[in-house]
Parts: sequence; structure tokens; C-alpha cells
Amino acid sequence: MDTLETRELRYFVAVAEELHFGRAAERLGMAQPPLSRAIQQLERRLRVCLLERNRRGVRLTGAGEVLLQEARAALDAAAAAVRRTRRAGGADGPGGPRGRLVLAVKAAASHELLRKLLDAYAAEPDSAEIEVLPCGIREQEELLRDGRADVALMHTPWNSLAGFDSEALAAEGQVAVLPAGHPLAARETLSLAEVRDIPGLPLARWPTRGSYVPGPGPEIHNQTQLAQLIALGRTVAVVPESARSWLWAEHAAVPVPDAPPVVTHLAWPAHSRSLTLAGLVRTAARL
Amino acid sequence: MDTLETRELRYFVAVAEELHFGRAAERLGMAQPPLSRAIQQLERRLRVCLLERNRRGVRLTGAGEVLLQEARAALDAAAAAVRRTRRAGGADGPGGPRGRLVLAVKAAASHELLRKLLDAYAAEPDSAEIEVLPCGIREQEELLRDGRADVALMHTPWNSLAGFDSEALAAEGQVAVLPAGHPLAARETLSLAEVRDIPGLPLARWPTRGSYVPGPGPEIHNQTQLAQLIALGRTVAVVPESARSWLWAEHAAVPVPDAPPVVTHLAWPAHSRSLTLAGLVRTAARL
DNA sequence: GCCCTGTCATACCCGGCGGGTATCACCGCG
DNA sequence: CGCGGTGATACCCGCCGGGTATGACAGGGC
Repeated sequence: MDTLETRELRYFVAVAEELHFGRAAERLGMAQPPLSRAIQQLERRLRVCLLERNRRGVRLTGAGEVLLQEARAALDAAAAAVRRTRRAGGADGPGGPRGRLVLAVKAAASHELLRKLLDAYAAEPDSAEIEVLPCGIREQEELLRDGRADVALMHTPWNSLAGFDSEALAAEGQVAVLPAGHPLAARETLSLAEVRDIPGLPLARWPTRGSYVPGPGPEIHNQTQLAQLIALGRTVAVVPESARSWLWAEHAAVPVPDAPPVVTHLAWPAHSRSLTLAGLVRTAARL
Repeated sequence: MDTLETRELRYFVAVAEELHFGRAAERLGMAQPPLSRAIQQLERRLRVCLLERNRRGVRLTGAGEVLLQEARAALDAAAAAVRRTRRAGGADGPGGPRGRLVLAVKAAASHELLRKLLDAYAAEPDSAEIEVLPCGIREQEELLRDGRADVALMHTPWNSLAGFDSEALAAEGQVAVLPAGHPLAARETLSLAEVRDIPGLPLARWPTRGSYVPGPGPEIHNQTQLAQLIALGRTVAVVPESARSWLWAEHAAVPVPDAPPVVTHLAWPAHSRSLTLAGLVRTAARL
């Protein structure tokens, strides 16, 4: 009556994402009619209209939008339950697992800090093994929510810490990265407004939440690409100071004091009780 | 294979909490044998031992403890999905519900602030109705997680903001509340150490996470009881300044500068996308 | 206007599995 | 040694989740 099975949530998410019963059924590996019936039962049990069936395709109602959000969160939680329980299944003591930790990091971000953290933790008595899982910056939050990772190095303001516990580890300013020969490369500092308005050198754009904001600059997919485009004099970017470590000889970095500071956090699921994780956090706090 | 139904999670939580298959089955409204079988299937599918069956009763393994935590979180998420979807089912527009908001507050806490917030929000154009749901301080987090409430007034350091988004609204110092006639009531300020060591006047204890830390002072269950015990000269307490509003004539309040400041936050589930909630937060941020 | 196509809904059947009852195996205890 | 109380096993049944076949209906091309 007032409880949904994860099966029903999976079905609804598939339909809500595909907006097409046939494709959703195919994705779920089942036939279309039982899927239609399941969604109807769901709507009847919730006494809520979730989908608008126009003869041509399907649209979400407001309640449907809400359920899509909530169902994804609930499915993530269920998947996390499986993953974390399986991982805890090996060696553990009462009160929490003592196994490996999976640490999700945006590839190449905060490299120095990460090395220091791993070294310091490895030197601790009875420290656990840490698996470093490189991934995209948007992926980190998903990995943490659905249990594929236990802890992540996140960077505000790009990552959202919503839904996680966290410990701030370091803050740094940002620098504008220009082609070495550019006239502005000799400046002591630049303002954000100046960087945005360099004639003939549009600001690079990277995806936020999967899509790009419109603008003149090139769309960046990875750091190597960005480095190359800057070296070629096609774009300019504002990045954290620690990015100096991967700059090329053809690059110049100029501090941008009015850019928002970037804070590196260690973040983990809010309700985590793992003793191993607690050890890592303690180490990190002492850095 | 790698997905659990909420039914299985419910079953496991019941067994893990009762530590007794018979009682758990009764609580679930079913017979014991199918429950035993379901838990065995769960363990086989996860390939993890969750329970130690000693001839006399049952104990949780480490993995079982982990699953208990995770399962509770996942069930809360599923319950929240139902509640929020049902509430969104009424009047709504695209992008989020425009219905009532349920605001969970610890009874009588931050009364002035709450009144100001509600008044300011009601004065906004197209503000929604706000239902104030008074509850205990530990209950707030649960209500928010399982969807019975949309937003809460929380107080650090007593509440944990882990897992929620929040906006700090106000900070205040703490005061010691003594019987009016007590010699120390005339002091300008007191230190925490002094309050703790008043001869014949032990510090009141309130429950943290459902249980009381041991100590000489009386165990407090509600504010009226606390007020009475202080007035009778049986105990002393350290409370936020704003509590002056409910003090009696027989009470005296003395500032305690070295007590941790109490910050009142507006908190809501991390992934919330409600437009109505966004309006309330905007109003709160302007207070 | 016609039919064809693509959509979701309906009708009906079947097998698996979730749940019930009866019973067992085992241990502690008086 | 029997008794009570635990969880596990054996067996049966009915329901419901899923499949196939088909219907209803709207839009588009000719």
C-alpha cells in the first residue's frame, strides 16, 4: 500500500528516462505490455498521475518529475547497500568493516595533496589498502552515492557537497593559463573580467551537469585537449594553482585574485560508520 | 543478482532489529519459515554471511551491521519517494511541486526566529502554505530523510547536518540557567568548568542518540521538566540565549562565553528540487 | 479518404515464487 | 530425560509478474 519495490522504481525510471514504453521495456529486458501494466498499478497505488500519455509518446507530470528524482536516489541507496555489504563481507570486526577503501578522484586533480594523503595514511598503524579510482568530476558524486566508492576528493565550487560529510583539506587560488607568448602573460595578476574579454582568445567551456553553457569558446572534454588548445593560442582557461604541475613550456600562468578560491575536501556518504574511513579522515585532518 | 527488493530489506531490518526470527516474522505479519528462507536467499545472493545463528538467538556479523545501516537508509529513501510523490500529486507545475511545505522544528526552539521566518515568507508573492510539525530534536533528521518533512530548523552542534543541504540563519551564545536565589546567579559570566562543578547542583543530562551518558544529574525528557527541576534547585543547565523567552521568574540566566555557540540552520534533503522550498530558503537567507 | 505505421492498452495464459502449515533438529534446562 | 523454544526443512498452493496476441487510436503519406 505505501511501500514501493525497487523493481517498480526501476521500471518507472526506465520509462521516465526513455519517455517511451517500448524502448524502456527493451532496456529492461522485458516485453512492453507487462511494463505498461506495472506503471498503471504504480499510479493506482500512489493515487497519482505520473505520465501524460499523448497518442504520440509520453510526458512526465510534475509528480512524475518528483518521483524520478526520488526513485533514482532510492535505487542508488539500494545499490549502495549491496556493494557496501559485499565489501564488508570479507575481513571485519564488530562496529564496521576493516577492508579496502575506494577513493574516487577527478583524474589528475590535487595530485600533490593526494600523494601526501596516501603517504601519511599508509604510515599509520594498521592502515587499510586504498584503491584510487580515477573518474570524471560529475561521476564522483554518483560513485559515492551508489556505493562504488567510499570516499572522494572533491573540489568546491565545482562539486556539490550536498548529501555528504566532508572535511576541508586545502584551499588555493586560481590562475589564468595563457599561451606563453601572449601580451597579458607578463602581467602580475589579471581580473576575471579581463580574462573573459581577451580579444581573440575566448574562455574555454567545460560541461556542467552534462551540458555546456553556450558561448564562443571551445568545448573541453579533457585536460590534454585543453592544454593543447591553450598552447595553440585558441583559448584561455582559469584553473586552480595546483594545475601548474601539468602545464607545458608553451603555457603561462597568471594569478586571478578575484576568482573564487578552490577548496579541496575529503567527502564521504553522510551515514558512513566505517572505522577504516574514520582513520583516513583523521589522517587527512592532520595534514 | 545485484539488486535487492525493498521487501528483502524490510525483512532483514526486522530480523536485525529483533535478533529473533519469530518476533521479526510477527512484526512483519507473516510466518517464521518463509522469513528464514528469505534471509537465507538474501545471504546466498549477496554471498555474504549476515547473521550468526547460535542455538540461542541470533547475532549480527560485521557485514550484517553494514547492511542494517544501508538498508535503513534505502528504506527511508523509498518511503520518501512515496510521500513526496503523493504530495506533489496535487497542484504543481513543471520542474517541481508548488504545494504545501512541512517544516519540522524542535518544539519551542528558536521561537522568535521561526516567527520572523514564517511572517517574512507569508509576505512573499505566491508563497505556499507552511505546516509546522513540532517534534523531538532527533526526530527531525529522520522526518527529513523519509519524506514526512520537507525542511527543518536544526541546531548545531546538537543536530548533525550530514546528508542535508543547509543555510545558516543565526548564531547565539549559551547561558547557564540557575535557580534565581543561587549565589552564582549574580555573576556576570560563568565558565563551562564552573557550571559543571557547582557543588550540590549537578548538570542536567539529556539524551543523545536515544541514550543518556552516565552522570550525577537528572535525566531530562522535556523542557517543562527541566524548568521545574532548575526552579526547585535540583539541577542546572546550559542552553542557548534564546531560551530566555521560556524562563520562569524563579530562574536566572548567566552567560557562558566558552560554551560552543549554537547555530540555527534551515536544512533540507540534499537532492531536493522543489521550487517552493527554494522560495523559503531565499526568504530565510534575507532575514 | 485510404491505409499503413507507430504508439500504448487490453485480454488471456502460464510458471515461478512468495507465503502458509506441519514438522524436524538441536540445545539448554529443570 | 522429557520439555520448551530456537531456527531449518519439506511440501503445497494461489497469486502475480511476465509472455504472446491483439485492439484502439492518432498522424502522415499518397
